[in-house]
Amino acid sequence: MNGISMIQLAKELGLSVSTVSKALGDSHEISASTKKRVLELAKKYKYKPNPFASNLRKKKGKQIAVIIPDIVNNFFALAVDGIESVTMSKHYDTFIYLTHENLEREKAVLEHLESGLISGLIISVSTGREGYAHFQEFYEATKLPLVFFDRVPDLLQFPKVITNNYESSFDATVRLIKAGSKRPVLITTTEPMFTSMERRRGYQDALEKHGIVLTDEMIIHCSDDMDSNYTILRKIFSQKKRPDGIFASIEKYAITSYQVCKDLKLSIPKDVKVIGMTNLRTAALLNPSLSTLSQPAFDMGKEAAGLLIKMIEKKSYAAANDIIVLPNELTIRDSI
Amino acid sequence: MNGISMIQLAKELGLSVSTVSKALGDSHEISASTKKRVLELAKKYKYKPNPFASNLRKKKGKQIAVIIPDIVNNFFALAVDGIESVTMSKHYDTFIYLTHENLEREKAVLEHLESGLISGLIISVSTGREGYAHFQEFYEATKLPLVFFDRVPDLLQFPKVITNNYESSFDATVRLIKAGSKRPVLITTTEPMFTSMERRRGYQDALEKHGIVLTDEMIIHCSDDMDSNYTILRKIFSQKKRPDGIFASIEKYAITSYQVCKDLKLSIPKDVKVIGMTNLRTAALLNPSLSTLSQPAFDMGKEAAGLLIKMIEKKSYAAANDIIVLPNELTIRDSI
DNA sequence: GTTTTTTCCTATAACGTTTTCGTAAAAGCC
DNA sequence: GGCTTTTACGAAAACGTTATAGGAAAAAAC
Repeated sequence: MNGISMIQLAKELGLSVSTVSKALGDSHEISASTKKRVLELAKKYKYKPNPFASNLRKKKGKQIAVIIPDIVNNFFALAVDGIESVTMSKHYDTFIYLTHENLEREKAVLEHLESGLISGLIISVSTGREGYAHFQEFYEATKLPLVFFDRVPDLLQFPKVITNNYESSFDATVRLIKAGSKRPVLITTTEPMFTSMERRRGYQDALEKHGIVLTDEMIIHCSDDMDSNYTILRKIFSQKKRPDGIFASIEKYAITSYQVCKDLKLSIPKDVKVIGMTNLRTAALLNPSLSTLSQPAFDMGKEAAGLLIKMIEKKSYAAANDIIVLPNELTIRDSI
Repeated sequence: MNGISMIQLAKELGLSVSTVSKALGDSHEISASTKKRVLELAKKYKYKPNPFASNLRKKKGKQIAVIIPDIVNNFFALAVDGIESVTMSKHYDTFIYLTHENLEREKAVLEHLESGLISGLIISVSTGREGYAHFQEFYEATKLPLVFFDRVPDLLQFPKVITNNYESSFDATVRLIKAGSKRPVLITTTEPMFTSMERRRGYQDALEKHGIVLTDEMIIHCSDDMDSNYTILRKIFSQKKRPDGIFASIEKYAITSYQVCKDLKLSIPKDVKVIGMTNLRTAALLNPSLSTLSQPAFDMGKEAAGLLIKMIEKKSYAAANDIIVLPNELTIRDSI
């Protein structure tokens, strides 16, 4: 705003604007001596190219956006940290948009971004499998590269960064069973997301392999509303024939599970064994320490951002169905 | 990018570009009927103004930046949530930059933003009191509004959103003493930040008021490195004459304190009473549940963003020394 | 019926870059 | 020395807006 422009640089140097522009861009058309003169004056005046002018002319910029459901969640916070570590080093600017699991908000953000403000997009979707059209539309309208991570639209052909949800959920469930749980339940979302489906498959197959019959009540659906989740879980665990194991497939469900057990005076792991899918730093400090299946959140963000920037810069044409799979990590503590 | 431009709209409508621009801007110079025609066609083609062109011409845009030390920290995550809730509703875009407590990185971001990419800035500083010059320089160079929150540069005249650190730290310390701690220590940062100084003052005055003599060892300095913090604390609590109370003035220090006590088999609250300054959602689920002094993080973000946007839109010229003080909340649980 | 005002629109010049094209001068070639 | 090629720069257009100034037609005022 207050800064100096190329025009003023050119004037002071007795050069044309185009020469200055090329010099700053290190073009081969400009002699070494002129480049030096230009660079020096630019430095002296702390010249910074106006990004709007530059983006307008080049029809693209070094800005990307991240759309996630929630930042107050260690997983997404870590993912953003990973993303930012890459964008920072590649000199990109990162917009952040939070959908709070709200499909309308997600749509609104996407529509807003059709203006061309950004050159690429990283998303973790906020809803179930029915709501994917807006991503496709965004892509058709803008042809911008977009990368999904964790919560990905399985039905669409886009680059994705995910984890081995099926295998690791299978393993986690097996550990619950081996620890003595006869009837472990799965706590999952109402929204049919890809990640949840995969985790559920892993859970189911583990039960089946160990000869445990899956009944409807064993899959507990929770929402984004902590209070109603508490009510649901409390009711279930107040029953006489209550579950003796929990695989909480979402961070906040693990917390609520603990709360319910605490309030109902159910002993973990004696009465109920718990494994939570979470990246909580305090997992080891909970009472008792929580066994976790944690996601490589930071690395997922890093991979996603790396992939996106590669696509933007067309250094490598990432295949539309490029899928990076990272492993989850199972940490057994005192809760099973 | 792929979208339609004003020029094409104008052509199809048989109008001039300026007319279309004014119609879209709801100018009084344009008749209602023309406005209607323009709006309709714009809607039909999903016209979105090119933000670069618009920003370039207007010399400002609807983008702001948030610079914070760390997103993997409930406090800052909540603050960003609060900020985003405002920017979203006011149709601003929010850049995010993480400094990881690194002064050089903070300076680099600020310098980068001097390009004029944004119209305003929200910051929580990453360092001590000696490193404030770059903020002043940024302001001189850009004259952009900036708002600080929580970790504010007390020596500079800028709008700030803070909490009653002194009073609430005083209260927290008093609670520790009343709970029976004869020699409560303060765990604080090595960096002399404003917030820490205030908390320390509160701690000191509480001791003094209760006739407890403050010695140097009672103020424990920790850094951003979890491992070295662990070592420091473990050493102190292994001593024979170890402290019997902790006021952890930073979230991560509370966690490390718990870890150390657990590993040293010190009972909380019998051997050591703890109050942590934190926004951890899991505080109540820790072993034992942690008494916390928590900050109104979300609201701080909201206030900061509200203030910033007001300044940007000049609806009210926020005074340079506008300071909003929100109260911290003390929640006593089983750790004291 | 003339003048003044209002209404509604257009032409044009910005905003600060990048890029394409053109062209002198210098260098290379025989 | 005449020719081509290369080097190093400049002029001008373009990117898609917004703001300023101006002007024709319609309405209002006398």
